[in-house]
Amino acid sequence: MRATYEPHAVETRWYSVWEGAGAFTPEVNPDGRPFSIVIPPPNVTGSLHMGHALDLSIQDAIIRRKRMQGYAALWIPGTDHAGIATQNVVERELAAEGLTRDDLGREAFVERVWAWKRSSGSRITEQMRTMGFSPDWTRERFTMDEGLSKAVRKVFVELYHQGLIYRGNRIINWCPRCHTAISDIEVDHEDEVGELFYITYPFLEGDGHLTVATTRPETMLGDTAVAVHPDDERYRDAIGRTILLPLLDRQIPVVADEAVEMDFGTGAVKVTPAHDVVDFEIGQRHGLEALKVIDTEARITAVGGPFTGQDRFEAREAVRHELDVRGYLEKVEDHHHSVGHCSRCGTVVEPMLSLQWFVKVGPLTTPAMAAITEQRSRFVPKRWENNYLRWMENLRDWTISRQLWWGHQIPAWYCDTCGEVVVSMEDPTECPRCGSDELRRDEDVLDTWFSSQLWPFSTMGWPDQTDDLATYYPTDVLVTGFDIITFWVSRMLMIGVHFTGTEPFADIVIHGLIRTGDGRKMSKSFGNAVDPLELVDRYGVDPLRLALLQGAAPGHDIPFDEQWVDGTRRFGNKVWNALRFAVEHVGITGVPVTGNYPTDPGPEDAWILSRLAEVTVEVDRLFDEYRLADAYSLLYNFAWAEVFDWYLELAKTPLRDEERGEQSKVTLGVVLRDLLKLFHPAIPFLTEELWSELGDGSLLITSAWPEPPSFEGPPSMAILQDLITGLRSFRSEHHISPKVKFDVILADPGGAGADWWLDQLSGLAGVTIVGGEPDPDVATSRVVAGPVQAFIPVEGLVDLDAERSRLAKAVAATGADLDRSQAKLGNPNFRERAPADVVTSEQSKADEARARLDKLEAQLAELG
RNA sequence: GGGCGUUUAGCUCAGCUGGGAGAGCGCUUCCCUUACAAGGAAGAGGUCGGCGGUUCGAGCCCGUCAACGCCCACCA
Repeated sequence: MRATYEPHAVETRWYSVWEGAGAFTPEVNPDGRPFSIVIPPPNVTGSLHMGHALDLSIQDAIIRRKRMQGYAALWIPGTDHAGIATQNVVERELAAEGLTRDDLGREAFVERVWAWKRSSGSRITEQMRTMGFSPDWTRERFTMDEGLSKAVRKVFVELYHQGLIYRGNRIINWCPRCHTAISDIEVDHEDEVGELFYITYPFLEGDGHLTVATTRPETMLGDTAVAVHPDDERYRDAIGRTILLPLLDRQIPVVADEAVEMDFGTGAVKVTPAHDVVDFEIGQRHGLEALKVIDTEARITAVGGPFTGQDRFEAREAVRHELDVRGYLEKVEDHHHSVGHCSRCGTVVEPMLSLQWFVKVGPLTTPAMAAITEQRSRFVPKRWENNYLRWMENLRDWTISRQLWWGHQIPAWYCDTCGEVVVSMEDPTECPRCGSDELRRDEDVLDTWFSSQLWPFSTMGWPDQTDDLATYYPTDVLVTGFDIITFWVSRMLMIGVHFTGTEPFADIVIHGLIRTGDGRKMSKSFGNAVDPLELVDRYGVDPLRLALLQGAAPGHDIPFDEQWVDGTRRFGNKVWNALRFAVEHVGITGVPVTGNYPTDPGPEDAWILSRLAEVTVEVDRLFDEYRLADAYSLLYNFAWAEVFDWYLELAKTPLRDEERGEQSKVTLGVVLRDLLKLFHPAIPFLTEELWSELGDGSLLITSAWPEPPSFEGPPSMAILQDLITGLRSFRSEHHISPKVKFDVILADPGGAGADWWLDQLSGLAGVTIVGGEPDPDVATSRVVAGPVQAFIPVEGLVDLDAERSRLAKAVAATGADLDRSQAKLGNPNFRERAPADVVTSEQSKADEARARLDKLEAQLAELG
């Protein structure tokens, strides 16, 4: 073995060994109960970022443990075709060649994207292999695979025939840069300081005017009414009158509508039905014309008269100027409001009346909400359930058509002869109504999330009734970030319940976002994103994975700091050296992969075995609650503080003893083996490598999860540890060199000091234990642990003044303890109302403090 | 405008159903002791955000205020 842990040296060879052994397929445990997870499919254009690294480290830890527990554990990997994102990537490539997608035409362009996918689309899956993740690659899927496309088509066709998908003219969010409609949740609202314009709208006949307030004066070019609230006394007489729209001289009515807020602005609002949701609804109620005044390029249409052809922001300034010059602009105020931006490219979205396809979500939300309220699916942490439910309650219909080329083309055909719309599983060749063969297919593709929402079952072969579907669906747990609860989780629940009759997953584990050490959001555009692969280069895969898992407190964002990885790398080195000690210096090899717990362990061995059993139970509990950060923090501390710092030192004595050594060898072997197993889901490479040095040749990845039997450690262990620590502390405070052994006389009324115990005490504390009673004529100090006192003759060993002050501090502290206990016990209410066992334990605390105080005071008196 | 979360050691966070505050990192001192100096040993450091309440007893339960963060939202 190398003298130090070098992550890269151990992270190169195991992956192919595991994959070669078929360890990632559930068939490795043919008799196991099924357990399944589907990966949240990353964008095929993506490269692995810290969020993926965290998300996948959690899933890999879960799946590896389940595999070790004997489950037929399936983790399905794959990627998402990511409509807009991927199309943008390829279009940028084309732009570099001076081409646009129109130059190629649809068919050639789509073929070009496929070519890109074939050549570059496996980047992220390669990175997943580097990270050691263990999904079943034989079941890898892509959202545009043939099978998944069939699932998409079936869902679309059935929803259409159920009336849950419809095509209609509605206000949608339009991105003028991406040239497509986007759904509500693809719009990011950002608070901005804009301007509120107060504009005079004169009545056509007679004097007077109304003043309307708007943040978007350019949209007045599309106004077809002014609305006021029916109860608004100020405008009672205006209702029904006609306004002459400034600049265009269009005649528009004043209508009364309850959607108007009397308190905002002037209480009179201009109505632009084609470019605002509320205005559209007002327009519907009052039969107003919806004039499209902004086109798909965000330019003013012919409706805008003299402003035609101007960009919307240009037009805003031009309209403002014109209004001002002509005396229609009363005033302009600063105004804080939120503005919608395309989440993909940041462009300000344009609300626009447009003919699009929608999913009618209302009927789907009820069962999807029941899935949560009736706890057939559970969010972890629980508080996300409220978030989800509230969001579902207010859900509006989902715009699913996209004016893109890359994606699942909508299976709808239009008959130009008779106007029939055909939506079917098979491509139609003629119109079923009029027989015309002049059918035109809808040009649009579906929102990427339309196919992702089918992922838990489409990856398993649905709609075909496959074995995988029967065995592994529904899945057991979904692990993802809260940022895609709305995009993905909620939709999987809706569509999963609707089409399969069951919730697609039982537990939904939500983790936080990775942030930078100072709490800022990590993002490429800020230039503060940490590349996990770069950290892997510098520290190794396992250290990164363990750092992420330990940092991922459930439900909190993770302020990631590179120092964490440095810490876990040092831990790896510690584990490495502990194993090296066992193998090279103690000669422990050939440890069986299971069992082999000692039959007659020595006291030190029994102690560490008892701790191992306790810790394993606790780790299992935490794991089952998805508290992986707590599980690995516990293991980390157990391994370092108890196994390495205490047990390894304690074991050195019996290991040198021919008679006792055998049991300690066995103990050390199984404790280290079980530690490797417990850590394997988090740090698979290091543990597999070390196991190959220690164990019997089988692979750790397919070995059984540890279930150590319970042992009982000696009660005197705690006293021993306290005494050793006390004596070391005494040594440190008096600056006694570690090389100096000093004498200790023990008063041990309880008889804790068996031979092994005395050996350990003298060895680990560096003292010589002298028999007999302390000589009353010699000044001594004491270190006390429970019932045992260690008397230390201090002549010539320590500075007496320093010892007096040390004792005085101890007396003060113990005295304070005693006072607190006595005050409590002196309170009659406490004695009467507190449970008996609490009172008893308080009493014994007081007694102990009293005894300790007596000893300390006596000793202080002796020193004079 | 509505909702949620957070506030504990210098930093990042644990603290389960209320019964004498913990970890990691950082810091101080000593030590190259034959697994490991990428280490060991011993330490310092906290009126648990403020105020009020419930209770024999509150970091934990209730109320309120404050600061910070996040999500949602059709007041133009």
